[in-house]
Amino acid sequence: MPRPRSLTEDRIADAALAVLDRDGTDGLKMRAVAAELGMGTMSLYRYVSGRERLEGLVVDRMLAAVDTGTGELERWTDRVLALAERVRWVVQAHPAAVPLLLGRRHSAPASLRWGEAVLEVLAEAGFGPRHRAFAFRAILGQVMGALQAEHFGPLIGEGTEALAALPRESHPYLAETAAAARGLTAEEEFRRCVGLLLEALDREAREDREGADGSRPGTRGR
Amino acid sequence: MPRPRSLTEDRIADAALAVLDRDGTDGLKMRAVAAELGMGTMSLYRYVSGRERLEGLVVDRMLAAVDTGTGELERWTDRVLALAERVRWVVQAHPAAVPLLLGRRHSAPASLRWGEAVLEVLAEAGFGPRHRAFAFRAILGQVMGALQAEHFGPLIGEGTEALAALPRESHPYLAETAAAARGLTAEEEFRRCVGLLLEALDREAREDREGADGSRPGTRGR
DNA sequence: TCACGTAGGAGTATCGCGTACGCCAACGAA
DNA sequence: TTCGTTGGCGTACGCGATACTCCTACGTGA
Repeated sequence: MPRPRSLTEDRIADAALAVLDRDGTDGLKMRAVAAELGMGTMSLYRYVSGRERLEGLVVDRMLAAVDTGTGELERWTDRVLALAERVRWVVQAHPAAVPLLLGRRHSAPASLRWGEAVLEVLAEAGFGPRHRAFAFRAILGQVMGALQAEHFGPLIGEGTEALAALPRESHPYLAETAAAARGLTAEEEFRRCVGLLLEALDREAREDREGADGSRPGTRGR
Repeated sequence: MPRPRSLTEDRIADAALAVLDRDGTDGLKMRAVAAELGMGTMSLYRYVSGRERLEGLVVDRMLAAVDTGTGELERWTDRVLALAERVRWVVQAHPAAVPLLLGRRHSAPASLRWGEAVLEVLAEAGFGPRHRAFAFRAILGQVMGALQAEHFGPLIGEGTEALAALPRESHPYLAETAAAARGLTAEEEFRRCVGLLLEALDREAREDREGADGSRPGTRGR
C-alpha cells in the first residue's frame, strides 16, 4: 500500500468550482484547476481522466449539495417546489457552471438522486407511473428552462433594459413587456413559473382521482 | 463598386448547419465551414468576425425559418402551442445545434421576432403587461427546457432504457417511471408539457378576467 | 478595350488548450 | 534499508482560432 492518494474527487470539484467562480465558464481549464490545487497540470490527470470527467465532477458536486428531504412540508406541490428551489440556490451560487449543468445533468449520480426524490413525492401524491413520467418531464423542463433563461436570457436583469430600449415600432410588445418586468426578481419568476406548473399538475391529478369519468380522454396520463 | 461580395450570411449559416448535421456539435470548426463553402479558412473571416459570430448566424438562421403567423387558429393557447412546436420542428432538423440555440437564443434577432409573436398572442388574449412578462417567461422556460431535456436528457429515447435498467434498490421510482415512459414520443411529451402550462395560464387569465375579486392576492400578474 | 483601384482569397505564423509519454521522487512494506 | 508501486511533473505534440500580409480577380471609367 505505497503512498496514499493526496486528492479526492470532491476536492478537485471544489477547486474547479472556485476556478469557475473566479474566471467564468471559459476560464475552466485543466491548467487552472491544477494550479488551484497547487500542483502541476499533468498531476491532475492522475485523478481525473480528462476534461469531460472534470466537468462531470463539478455538476455532480453541485447537485450533491442539494438536500432532498421534504418531510417537513405538507402539500406535495410544496415539496417539489422546495426541491426545485434548492437546485436553483445551488446553481445561483455558481452561475458560471450553468452551461455544464444543462449539458451534463443526465450523467450525474446526484441528479438521479434528485430525480428519484421528485418521483417519490409524485408517487406519494397519487401519480401513476405513466402520468408520473409526464409530470416529471414537465417539472424538469420547467426547472432547467428557467435556469437556462435566467442565466442566458434577457428578461431579467440587465437584459431587461436592453429589451425595454428596443424600438417600439419593430418590437412593441417586447419593449412594453420588458419595461413592465423591471421590478421582477428572478427568484419570484422562478417560484411562480414552477408553482404554476405544479398547480396545474395538481389539478389534473385531483380530477383524475375524483371524477374518474373519462372526460377529456387522452389528455391525462391514462 | 469593385467586385460584389460572393457570400451572404445566410449561405454561411447554411454551410455551418450542413457541417453541424454531418459532423455534430464538436465538428463545427471554422476550417470545416470554410471547406464546406469551398474556400480557405481565412477567407471566411472576410465575412464573419469569428466563431462566436458564426454560431450566432446559425441560431438566427434556424429561428428565422420559424413561421410566426397564427391567424388560422382560434384559441390563443393553440396559437402559442403552434409557435412552440414550430421552434421544436426547426430544432429537430438540426439536433447538433441545440447547445448553440440554448446559449445564443437571446442575441438572435429572429428570436426577438418569435418572442414578439408570442407576446402579441398573449396581449390579444387579455394578458396585461406584467402578467404577460410572467407568462412569457414560463412559456419560454418550458419550451427551452423541453428542448434541452429532449436532447441531453435521458427520459426519452435510449436513455429511457438506461434508466429503466437502474437497480430497483437504489432508484426504484426512476426505474419504474422510465419503464412506464417507454412508449412515449418526444413529440407527445413536448405537446403535453407545453399544453399543460398553457391551460394553466388560460385558467389564470380567465379567473382574473371574470372574478376580479382579488382572491389569492399576489399570486397573479396584478 | 485597357489600366487601375478596391476587395476577395489564401498562406503562414502564433497562441492557447488538452493531453500522451516518460522520468524521478516519495512512501510503505519486508 | 531496500525494493516496488504510485504520485508529481516537465516536455512535447496535435489541433483549433485567428492576426498579418501578399497576391489576384473583378468592375469601372476612360
